[in-house]
Amino acid sequence: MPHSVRVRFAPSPTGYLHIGGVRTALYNWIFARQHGGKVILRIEDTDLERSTDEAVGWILDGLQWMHLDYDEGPFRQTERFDLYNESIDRLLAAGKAYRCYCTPEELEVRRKEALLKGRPTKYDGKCRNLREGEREGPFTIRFRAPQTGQVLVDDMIRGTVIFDETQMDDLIVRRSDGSPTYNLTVVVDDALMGISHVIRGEDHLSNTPRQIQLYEALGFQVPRFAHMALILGPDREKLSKRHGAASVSEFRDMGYLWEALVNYLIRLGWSHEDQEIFTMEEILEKWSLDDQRKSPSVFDHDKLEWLNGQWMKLLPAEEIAERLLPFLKERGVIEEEPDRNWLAEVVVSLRERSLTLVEMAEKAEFYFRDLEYDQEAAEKFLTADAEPLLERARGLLASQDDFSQEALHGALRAFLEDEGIKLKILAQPLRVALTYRKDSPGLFEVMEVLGKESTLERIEKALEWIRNR
RNA sequence: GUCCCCUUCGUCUAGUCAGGCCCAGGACACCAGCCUUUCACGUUGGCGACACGGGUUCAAAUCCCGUAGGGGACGCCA
Repeated sequence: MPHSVRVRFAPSPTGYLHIGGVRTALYNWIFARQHGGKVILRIEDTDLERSTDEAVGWILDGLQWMHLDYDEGPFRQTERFDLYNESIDRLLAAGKAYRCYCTPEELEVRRKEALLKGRPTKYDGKCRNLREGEREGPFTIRFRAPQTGQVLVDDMIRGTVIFDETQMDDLIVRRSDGSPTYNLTVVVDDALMGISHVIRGEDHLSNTPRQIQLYEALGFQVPRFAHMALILGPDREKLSKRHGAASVSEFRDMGYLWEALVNYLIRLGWSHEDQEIFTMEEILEKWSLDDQRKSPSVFDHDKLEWLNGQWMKLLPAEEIAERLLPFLKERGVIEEEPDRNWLAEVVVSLRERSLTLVEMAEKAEFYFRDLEYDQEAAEKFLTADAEPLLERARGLLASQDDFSQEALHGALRAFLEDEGIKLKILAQPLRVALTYRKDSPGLFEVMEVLGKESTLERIEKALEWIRNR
């Protein structure tokens, strides 16, 4: 049976793109790419109250930023109501579904009662065997769920999971307003779109037996399922907004690289030897759904940050420079486009000490404009004692033609040796003069990137400051 | 409450299917040393876990039984 692999990502556009959502998308995408299959994007917007076009935009942006493309779609379920209705009518005609006149209020009362008495909270079947015209009013359509056997879910991650049909509920498949509901639309779409593998979060595991019943009632072929363990917050509950950042856009805005996020996400529940850093190519080569752990994992910001720091050093400086640009603009550090080659030099000097693009943009600020001296740094290092030394260093630098860091290092070293002074003594005042801070990239690097003119200007300015203090 | 899933350092994980190589390995975080012009990076070392209780076995993190804990689902949401 050489059927092709077809997977789907099926978010509902009711809010931001959750980090768990992109992980699902990521797994599906990798699985498809590994098997030469297709990725279908389907927007599950049957909840007319909560779905918004804005949220659709966020989803599309998020996927694009994560470099997860798709082959078909996006399809919208609201444009496919005819298909769902046809299936519902088929169920009705076959006696596999029936009208239910129970109101939400009635159901709520009975549900609470069942909960109180410790009984399963499923529908009690009141309208299951109604005679024609026995009840009146608005009605929903319920699926007549088989009640006597078992449903086996053959899950690629969790093995075979058995559910008793006595536990199965008569699901509502059509609301009283005529719109179809989730469990029906998923089944119809997955079947009609030829989805071969359904890879989704574990929160859907208990829906799976109901969906299998529907597949069978409709005569559809049941796809393979894989339910991945959820991502938890520090309190071990499903990760959500109240745990802090939970949407892709937030991570993007915090200055994370998509490569790092992908890398982090793939290491949740999976590993390969002692390797921590994975490129997408390596992931495609090494990752397998079969190795996926069953237990949920807690989201660890510290580790993501560390990984991001690694990726900051791994990617070409020109690439980082490109991605740094919006953060520099956002901070108001630059208005015009800086020279790319020069920006790349800035990046090289900062990448060892920046975990995120935001941090890098902050640290880069002194390269672009004059700043106030860090108060503590100025008090400690821009002192009367330091003035003569700084003055002589300025003279030396002024006569220096080669401003490469190697040349600068050599020249300054020789000078200090003559004077019998340790580099340490000059370095800090000079650092504060050039960067306005007490911590910075290496001095000689800074001077090279800054260039002769700015370097001398800044030392001049610092000397003036000392004289005026 | 009912059903289902899960359980190795604080966290992510290796080892569990094929018991001995594991008085449990790696990574993040934390602490200390080294490197060093600052901050970092890097590097070396330290701290730190088989949820618990029974069994089976010469031998159990690994197999069996039980208990406890955590999570998810129970909607005219998806």
